Amino acid sequence: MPDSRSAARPATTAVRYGSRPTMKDVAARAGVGLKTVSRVVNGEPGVTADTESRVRAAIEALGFRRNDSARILRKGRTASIGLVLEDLADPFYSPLSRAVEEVARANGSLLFAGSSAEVPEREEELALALCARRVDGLVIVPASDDHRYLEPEIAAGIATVFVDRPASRIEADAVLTDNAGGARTAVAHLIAHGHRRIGFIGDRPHIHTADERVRGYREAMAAHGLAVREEWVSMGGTAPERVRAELERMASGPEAITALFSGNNRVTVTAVRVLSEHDRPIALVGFDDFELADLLRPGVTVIAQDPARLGRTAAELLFRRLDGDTAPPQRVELPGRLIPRGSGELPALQH
Amino acid sequence: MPDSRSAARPATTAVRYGSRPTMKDVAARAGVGLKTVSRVVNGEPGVTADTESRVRAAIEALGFRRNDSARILRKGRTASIGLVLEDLADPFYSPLSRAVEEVARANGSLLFAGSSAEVPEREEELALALCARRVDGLVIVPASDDHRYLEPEIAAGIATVFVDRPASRIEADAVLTDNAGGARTAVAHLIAHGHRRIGFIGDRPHIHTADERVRGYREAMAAHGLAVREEWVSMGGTAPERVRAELERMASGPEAITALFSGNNRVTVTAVRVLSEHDRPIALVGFDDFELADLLRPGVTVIAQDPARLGRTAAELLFRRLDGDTAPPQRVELPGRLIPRGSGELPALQH
DNA sequence: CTAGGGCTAGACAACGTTGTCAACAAGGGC
DNA sequence: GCCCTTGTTGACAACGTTGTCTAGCCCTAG
Repeated sequence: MPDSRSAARPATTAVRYGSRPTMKDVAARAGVGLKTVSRVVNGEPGVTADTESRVRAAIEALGFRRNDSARILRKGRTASIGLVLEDLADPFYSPLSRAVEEVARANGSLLFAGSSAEVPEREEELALALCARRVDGLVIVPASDDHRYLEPEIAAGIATVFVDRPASRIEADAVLTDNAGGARTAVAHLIAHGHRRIGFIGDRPHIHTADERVRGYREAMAAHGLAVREEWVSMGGTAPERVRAELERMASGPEAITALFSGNNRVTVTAVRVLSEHDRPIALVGFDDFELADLLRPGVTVIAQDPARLGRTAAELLFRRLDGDTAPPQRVELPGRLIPRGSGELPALQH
Repeated sequence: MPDSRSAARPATTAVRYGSRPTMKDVAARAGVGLKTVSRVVNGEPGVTADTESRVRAAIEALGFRRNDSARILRKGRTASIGLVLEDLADPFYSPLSRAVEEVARANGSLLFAGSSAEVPEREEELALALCARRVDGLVIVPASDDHRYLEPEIAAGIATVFVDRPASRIEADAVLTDNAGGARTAVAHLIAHGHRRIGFIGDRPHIHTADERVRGYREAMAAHGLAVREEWVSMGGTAPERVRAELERMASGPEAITALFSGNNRVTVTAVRVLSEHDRPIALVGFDDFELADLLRPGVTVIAQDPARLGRTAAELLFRRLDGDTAPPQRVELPGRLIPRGSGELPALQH
């Protein structure tokens, strides 16, 4: 049923298909002023019960819903935060996203989420698009190695917290796992089980987590007086073919490794696959836990991060900043935890 | 360095900390009109190279970035869509989210993402919050069983596509997997391997996918002339304790099942865990594929959905609607695919 | 020399909301 | 009976952008 009063109003407020009623329409229908509608909608005091019920009836009748775009423009705060991560579909980041979302929700914010696909330009594009939307804050898993592009945004008041990897070339909050420490623990564990020739396959160099983990690996080897042969160390993508080729190379020849420390989730999965086809058992410790790791035979020993906690911690820090915490940028490091399940406890089989 | 001209301007546009320069500021600095700045920012024609470079210099100097909130208010379209799903952290929905995001990106839109946690009120709250933000469209994995609350929003032009489960009590686009068909395939597969006593453990009743899968199970049993004993069928949550108890019950006694069809991902994982402790082998086919299913011994036979394709199809349909496709609501069904890996091919061991 | 056309540029209103402020009525104290 | 307080209400500007419309300029054709 078309609104019979629309003819009396200027053409611009006529009810068109696809256009929604505004507070003005509600006010006209209820026979009150615009501001009174605003008061009712926002639960502000100073409206009599009688007026309020008339307004509510009009809201109901017209199917009015406040336009938050306009509200945002007026109020300045958008009640939304942005999350930029590497890949929404990566099982490691799923709990992280969810944790960030929960904290946002608890703080009355909505979440914009996007994937950088590990492409620096895409991270920048996404982050700046979110800034243009005037999100209140950003949680970023960096893909870029230069975050100076964010300086004007941060100066303008967009709170920014980096997670999983630190920001580059700017000072900013970061919530990280102690990657080097976790790697040292992993390698020490293998050494304790008698291994001396331990390989490492990790993600591409210059990715902070990858660099830290290889650093921890080298430190642990050095701390135990073991030499690292460069053919035991491979940094590159996590593509299965690459990992397979590298592992097969390391596991053959007279100086074959007896144990592998795999630098992340996806490398570990491929390594498990390759090793399951291999005749001579090779011990394995992986960085990052994954579902069903305990069901494989042998179970896969891992250094577990807590991605949900990473996300929660980062988001909570973000909202503290939004609440006015102006302490200098801080770096929070969460520990990794060794979970022995069998694959890391295989003895060092000489040949 | 504070803008020296700010003193000459009214106090409301003075440069405050945390407030960003607007087109007005840029115009003043470049000595041009407001609209000219708008033209430059939006790449509209009708600006001389000289003027344009002055404007660009001012933009650069002030660190101006267009406020998209204002733009949205003015233009009506928000260039953003909302995604409401059950759980961002669920590995099944991760590729779906990512696919939706990719399509949104290809169409120049940003993505709001949120989890309903399978709570109907939360779905509604989230969806309506997104509507208040005037997202252009919504992709929803329903948790609610009454979507009439969306009627005014859809009438007002917010395109809505349901995915994984259909909408309830309204007509709307939906992109689904052929759950009943997949279930029939799974059960027929077990029957073909000699099983007669086949159990089913699924998610809570009234969840569409759960209902469809149990329906397919019953149909396949009936089609092969097999009776279904009600103690072989269990619908309820996916909580590991529940699944464990039900499965242990079904697998014991004189009428113990020889095969299980598990109704989803999480049930399957628990079932694998329980069966691995079990002495007598029980065949297993699970609905939903999962990473590493092939690495377990035996490999887990599954009916694989393609969550990325579900997401992509839904998002593409959404953007077709946004582009003006006004065909009646349609339901797209994607097939499930049987992947035999061993666990479903175990023979029916009588005792 | 002038009319007209093409181009650049800016003034102004509008998007839908919220904050400020003033108007007005009712009630109470003197 | 008057002033002041309290409470309810609405007019108006402002948020930062874009669409419309018009003014002014230079150039060319008649």
